[in-house]
Amino acid sequence: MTTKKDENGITITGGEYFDIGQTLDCGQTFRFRREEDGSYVVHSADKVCRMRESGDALRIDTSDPDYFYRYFALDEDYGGYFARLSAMSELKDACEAGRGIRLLRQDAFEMIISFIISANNNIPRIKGIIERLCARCGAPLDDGYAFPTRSELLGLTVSDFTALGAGYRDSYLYSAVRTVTDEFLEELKTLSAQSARKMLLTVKGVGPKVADCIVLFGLGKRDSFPVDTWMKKALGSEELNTAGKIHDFYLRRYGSLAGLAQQYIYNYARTRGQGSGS
DNA sequence: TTCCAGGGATATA
DNA sequence: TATATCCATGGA
Repeated sequence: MTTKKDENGITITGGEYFDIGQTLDCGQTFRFRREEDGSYVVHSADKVCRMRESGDALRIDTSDPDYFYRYFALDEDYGGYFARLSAMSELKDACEAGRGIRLLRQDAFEMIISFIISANNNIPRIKGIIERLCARCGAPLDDGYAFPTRSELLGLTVSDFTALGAGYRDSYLYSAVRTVTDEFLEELKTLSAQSARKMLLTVKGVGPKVADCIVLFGLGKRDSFPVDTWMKKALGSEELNTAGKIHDFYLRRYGSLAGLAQQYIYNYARTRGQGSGS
């Protein structure tokens, strides 16, 4: 894969291990939309880009190419990761089905708020709540809105979160906005995956699964293995009969590639029987 | 009508 | 430490 940065974006060729749809649609981000012409608009924090596939090339238009170069992890060798994981027989099918998935490097604060909303919820509804939250108090961009900053969210009451459709997570969000200070975030970013997980568990509304997602998608630590209902369905067994046991077993098994393995498995479990492979 | 969704907080033993 | 119950909401 070759990438060329210019003033107005990035051009990628030979992106066998970069499928826009697979990468955006596997539940790690909720702020994107697919246009009728097949292009995508992606938001992250206060940034926005537009993406389009044309022939063998993939073009990302944005006023901040450096941000999205990092966001899509374009310096990482996903072919190498893929080779290591698909060599494990139990992962082969899931890898092939999710060949174009990349783990995004997203904003930590946005991930904390977003994944608190995600708990016991479904993706379409999560997207709606986040969209309304951004429209309510995020800065307007030339296309859509920025994700709200902490100080913007400090202006919301519990019932404001309720009105946005957050359900019983309203009070979790209200509390989390007050717990996750700039100092909290700064310290969080210096920690290992395991220590960061522990620190995140002190935030109201953040349990083991949500903490794992924040560590994986928001802190860029790939030795993390979120276990949700889909993962339980895919990996549960007589012995591994709780989320905690599944988490511990597979985190150890896949080590530094656990997060990517998890995405392959999650994608495979969710899309199986729907013919959405490459 | 009931079940389910990228679960977590709380009470109880 | 481990398990049971409750929690808003909307689509299937």
